[in-house]
Amino acid sequence: MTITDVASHAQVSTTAVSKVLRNAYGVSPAMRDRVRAAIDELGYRPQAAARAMRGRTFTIGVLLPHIRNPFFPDIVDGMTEQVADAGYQVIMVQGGGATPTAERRAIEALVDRQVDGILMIAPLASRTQLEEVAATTPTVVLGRHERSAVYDSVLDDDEAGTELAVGHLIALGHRRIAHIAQKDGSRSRPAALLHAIRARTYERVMTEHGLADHIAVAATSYTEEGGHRGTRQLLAATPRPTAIFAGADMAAFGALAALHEAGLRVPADVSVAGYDNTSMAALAHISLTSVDQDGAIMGRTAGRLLLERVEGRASSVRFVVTPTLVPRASTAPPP
Amino acid sequence: MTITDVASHAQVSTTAVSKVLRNAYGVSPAMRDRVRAAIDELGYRPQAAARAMRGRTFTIGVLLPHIRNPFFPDIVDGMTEQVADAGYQVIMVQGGGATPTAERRAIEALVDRQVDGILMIAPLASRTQLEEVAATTPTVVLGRHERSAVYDSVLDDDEAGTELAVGHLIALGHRRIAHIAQKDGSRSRPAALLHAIRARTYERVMTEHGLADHIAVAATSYTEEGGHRGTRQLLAATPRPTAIFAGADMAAFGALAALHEAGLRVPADVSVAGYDNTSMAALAHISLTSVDQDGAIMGRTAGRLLLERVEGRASSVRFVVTPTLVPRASTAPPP
DNA sequence: GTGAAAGCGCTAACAA
DNA sequence: TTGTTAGCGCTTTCAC
Repeated sequence: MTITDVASHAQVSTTAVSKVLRNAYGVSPAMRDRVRAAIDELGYRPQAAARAMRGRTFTIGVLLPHIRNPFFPDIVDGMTEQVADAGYQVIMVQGGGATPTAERRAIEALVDRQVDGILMIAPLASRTQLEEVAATTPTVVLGRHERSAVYDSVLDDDEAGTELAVGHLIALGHRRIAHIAQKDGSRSRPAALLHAIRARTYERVMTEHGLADHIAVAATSYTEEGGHRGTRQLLAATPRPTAIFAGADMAAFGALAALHEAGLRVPADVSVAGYDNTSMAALAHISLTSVDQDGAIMGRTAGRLLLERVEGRASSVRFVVTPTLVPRASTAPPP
Repeated sequence: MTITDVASHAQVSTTAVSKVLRNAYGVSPAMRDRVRAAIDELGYRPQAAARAMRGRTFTIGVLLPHIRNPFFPDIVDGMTEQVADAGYQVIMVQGGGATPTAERRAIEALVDRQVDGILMIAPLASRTQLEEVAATTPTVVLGRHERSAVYDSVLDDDEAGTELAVGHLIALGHRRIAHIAQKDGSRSRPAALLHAIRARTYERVMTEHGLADHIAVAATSYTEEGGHRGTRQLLAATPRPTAIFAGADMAAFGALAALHEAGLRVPADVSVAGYDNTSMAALAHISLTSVDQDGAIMGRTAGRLLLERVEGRASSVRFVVTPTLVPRASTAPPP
């Protein structure tokens, strides 16, 4: 079933069929109807590979660090909603967590498949690497703060979010507030990554409140396991912290588990705050104080920006969402 | 940067380069080294689209209902681990939950992109539709119980798992045990889907224990929202159930939230059991009794089966994993 | 508005 | 073992 079959069935040229498929300029309504009818009758579907050889693939690639974080679906769904109407299909690849090599392979896989646009969620690669990709493929980077003239940026104001969370704990009366951060495996160590911003802002806010001596960071990862491991490290200190600000809800969940194992009550003994306000955080049994950022809007915006770039926009755009604090039962005044 | 560039740089034919790329038979070691060197020097990467026109894409497509269920990553990671060494890239598409049209589009997207193999996780499509796809593309279906001569099946013994969960609740002394099921949007309603099996087995076990009068099923969906809504429905009955068996952990989480809102304690007033034993279930604050199925093994097996099919196997294979019960604090004797 | 024909980058017959 | 060459199914000039 090829474009030639459709053409001969409709008694027209392949050019005509191709134009109808792409809604291109220069087809009479009569021609269009005839071709459409033939397509439906034969159940024809264009092969993406053949299209890719000359034109578009109508595919948007999304690079995710992994699919374990319940915050990512919000972004992906927003993106899908935005581009589906334009006939684009979203495909996802996993970057493999905190190893830059696995991530590079995943990005290359998308480039090799000639996707029309790429959304990278919190990529670890160096800015140079990202710009190399963006030079050939329309790219939106989500969750990094540096400015680029080559790709678009969609991000949360992580400084504001961190100020909200840490400020909330300080306002409750906490002084020994520890932080669980993500250690990036890259040697280039892009300081613009959201987890670096959150960690830096935590230290700044602590210092501004005269709490520099109480700064304690466990650099593990934004995963449940990372939160668990990080909390065990933090609890080894004497005196132990009275509050933990985890850079992501997933890590906060791990922290809750570790605290429970250590026989500590939340929030009576230790307060815990997270970031992302995932649906799990709202569960009554968890009731995690968290910083909310609107993933759906971020995804939709990223989709719109990609479509604009596919259509030819060359200037670069930066879109920032403002986070809010959602206080719940996991935070309270210190014992 | 094309295969021609590499060929001329290495002073050989494009055929030679192509053979080296595919590790095909009939290249001398000297030739191979020379081509490899040229490839590295030029940073050449083959275009998937051009390969797809003639041969393989080295791509495995995974169809997921969505990426919100923490059980799916286990499967996908197992699959990735298995096929990565053979040079295959895993791409994921979302089927769009419970609507068969969105799912069909997602499957078509994979077929259009000429992936070498497809793993479908709990697809809603009719068996006929699946077999049409499988006729052209090597296919493994995960989570459906019917037998097919055209595609391979990987599944959990959902009957055994359900017997474990419901049996556990009965052994604790419960009689009014309700169930949260998934309502499939398809008209063809494939009775072989895992959620249908779990619901049917629940009814069978209840009947076998003389509890047919206490059968109560809320057919919503295997999501947090579905569990929440289903539980509200179930609590409307008088007398209300003393235990809820949710067909998936995600739904159980929604049930926990709804019970909390209704002022009921778990497990003092109502016991809750789930299915999948996701990492969230193990969290101390949740401590959800759940049925464990080994997602990593299922994923790895699916990967192996796909590679075998790509290599030419035509007979069909069926792989069943045996679930186990993980009792936790969310289940206890009735009040 | 419509169609003929070239060519995208690969792979696989086939020839040497 | 190596190279020549004919396509795969589309899109896109460029005539008409």
